[in-house]
Amino acid sequence: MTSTHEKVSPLPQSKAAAYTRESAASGVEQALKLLEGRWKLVILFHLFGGRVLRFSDLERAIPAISQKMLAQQLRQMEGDGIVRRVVYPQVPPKVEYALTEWGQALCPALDALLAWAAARPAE
Amino acid sequence: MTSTHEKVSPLPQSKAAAYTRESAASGVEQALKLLEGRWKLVILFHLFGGRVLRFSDLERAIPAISQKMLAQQLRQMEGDGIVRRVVYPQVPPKVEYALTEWGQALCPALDALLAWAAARPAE
DNA sequence: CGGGATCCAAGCGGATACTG
DNA sequence: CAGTATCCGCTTGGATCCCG
Repeated sequence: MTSTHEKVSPLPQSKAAAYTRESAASGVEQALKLLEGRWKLVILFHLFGGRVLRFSDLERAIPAISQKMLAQQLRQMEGDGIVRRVVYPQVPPKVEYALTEWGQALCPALDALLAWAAARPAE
Repeated sequence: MTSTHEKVSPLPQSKAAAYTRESAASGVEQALKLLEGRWKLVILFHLFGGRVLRFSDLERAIPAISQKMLAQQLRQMEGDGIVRRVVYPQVPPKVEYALTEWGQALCPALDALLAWAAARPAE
């Protein structure tokens, strides 16, 4: 199954239904864990659209971030397969960052989240 | 605009483009903040499909959670307009939890996230 | 230029005990 | 039954300094 819109069973006597809920929850949890981190979304949005940026470009684009955080978040996203890192063996060093195809594929999902947030009723 | 799939400007000289990226990032960030918390997604998935559960039902459904955390996360989601809380003035007390319409509307967005996670290439 | 190493403060979440 | 109150450890993230 790929949908979370499962029919509600009036009496959830089915273990399969419970398993479905748990696995869906943990699946989304794993996805969100990849996006956790104070700066990942900001970085992500700067790289969307196929943009390729150097480390210093990102520093300039996100003035509030520290070098440590920028490096750390980029490393994690690289390890997670969201970001591709290209090192040019030259001096002074030059490193470029871009999204992988899978990273780009996050766009529709974040769009859906954005749409949901926009639909928030007034309180 | 509602889409994050904006065309990449070869030279991002447009301030509008930058503003778009920033606001989209912060929009999604705000959405994700509502879902942050160790147990919110688990609770959410137990309430999806229009299920109505009592406090003790949720405790039984999520054995690993503590009372403090269950109450806290439910309060936050109630305050955020995701969960509706109904108190029956009787003794012993009875409190039921269900998703608001807006809470239910999270389903497609989480589906998209789930689909994205499932599309992760093998490493 | 593009980091790594270290130290430190704040906040999140867990365990336990108590209550209307 | 459905919480609240308190304490406490661990993780996250910021500041600073150093390096190839």
